[in-house]
Amino acid sequence: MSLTDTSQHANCSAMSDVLNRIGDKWSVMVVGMLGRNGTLRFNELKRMINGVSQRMLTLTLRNLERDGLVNRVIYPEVPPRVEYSLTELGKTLQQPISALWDWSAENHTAIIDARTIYDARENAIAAQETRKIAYARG
Amino acid sequence: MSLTDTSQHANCSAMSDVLNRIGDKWSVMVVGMLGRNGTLRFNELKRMINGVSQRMLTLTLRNLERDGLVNRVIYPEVPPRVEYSLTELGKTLQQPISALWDWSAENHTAIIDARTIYDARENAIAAQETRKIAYARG
DNA sequence: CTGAATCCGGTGCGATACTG
DNA sequence: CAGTATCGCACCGGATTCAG
Repeated sequence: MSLTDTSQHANCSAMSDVLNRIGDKWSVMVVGMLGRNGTLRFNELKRMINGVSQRMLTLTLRNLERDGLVNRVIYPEVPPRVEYSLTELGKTLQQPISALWDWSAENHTAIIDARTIYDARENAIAAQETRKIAYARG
Repeated sequence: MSLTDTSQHANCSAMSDVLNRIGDKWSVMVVGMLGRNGTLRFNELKRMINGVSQRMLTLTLRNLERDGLVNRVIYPEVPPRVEYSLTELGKTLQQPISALWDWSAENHTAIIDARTIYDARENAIAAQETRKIAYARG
């Protein structure tokens, strides 16, 4: 399979595989944060990423490390200190992530609006159906 | 909140919200497919996207339609025909998605390799621990 | 401070069958 | 062809506790 072959139904398996990791929202967050700030400690990340639990942050970081996207450096001090940063591979991912990030920021409100309109129409249809049923019952 | 403020810990809520939709791997797949092929029918999408179940494709398409990213056109024929395509908003998303797609294709093997190395090292450490325990037991 | 381990409720998602 | 409905379970993810 050519590396540049992204035409047609392309490398679905590759996409699936990669998206299972980087499509996860915490992973995107972590890469985004590390990309902006360079090097961060565990609790710095936890404070920055709103709503992430300790467990999820740990798991996310492990998986990113396993995939070669994040460096994990342990300093044998007391109290312990662990610093995370992007690997070279991770840095290349930061470009696409950043694009996605910016798109989200720009189009967030548009999506909210679309949802509102869609839901309103759905409700209108539902109400109409209810009326039909009431009519059929006489 | 400024729409262009993506600095620091930025719009986490917006990111969470948007990523819950477009960070989903099936959504990425669908947008990617529709972006490349323009207009597709339900079963065309299903055939192209490897591994997606009927249920998931339906839900994904509904959500994308609700978020204003995908058009859904029903032709009152028999047998029924439903065609999906990207909205203008959806087309703007295709850029970032495409970047992610290309990155996946380029770096898929690197990730696989990283995993292999990581797992090998993990196994080595686990084996070492086992030996230590056996030694401690005398 | 940085984790690992355990418990456990909610639900995402696949499989299957049915409808228009 | 293009869905909807239902069931069942695996797994995600939060809360809590313990460890180095």
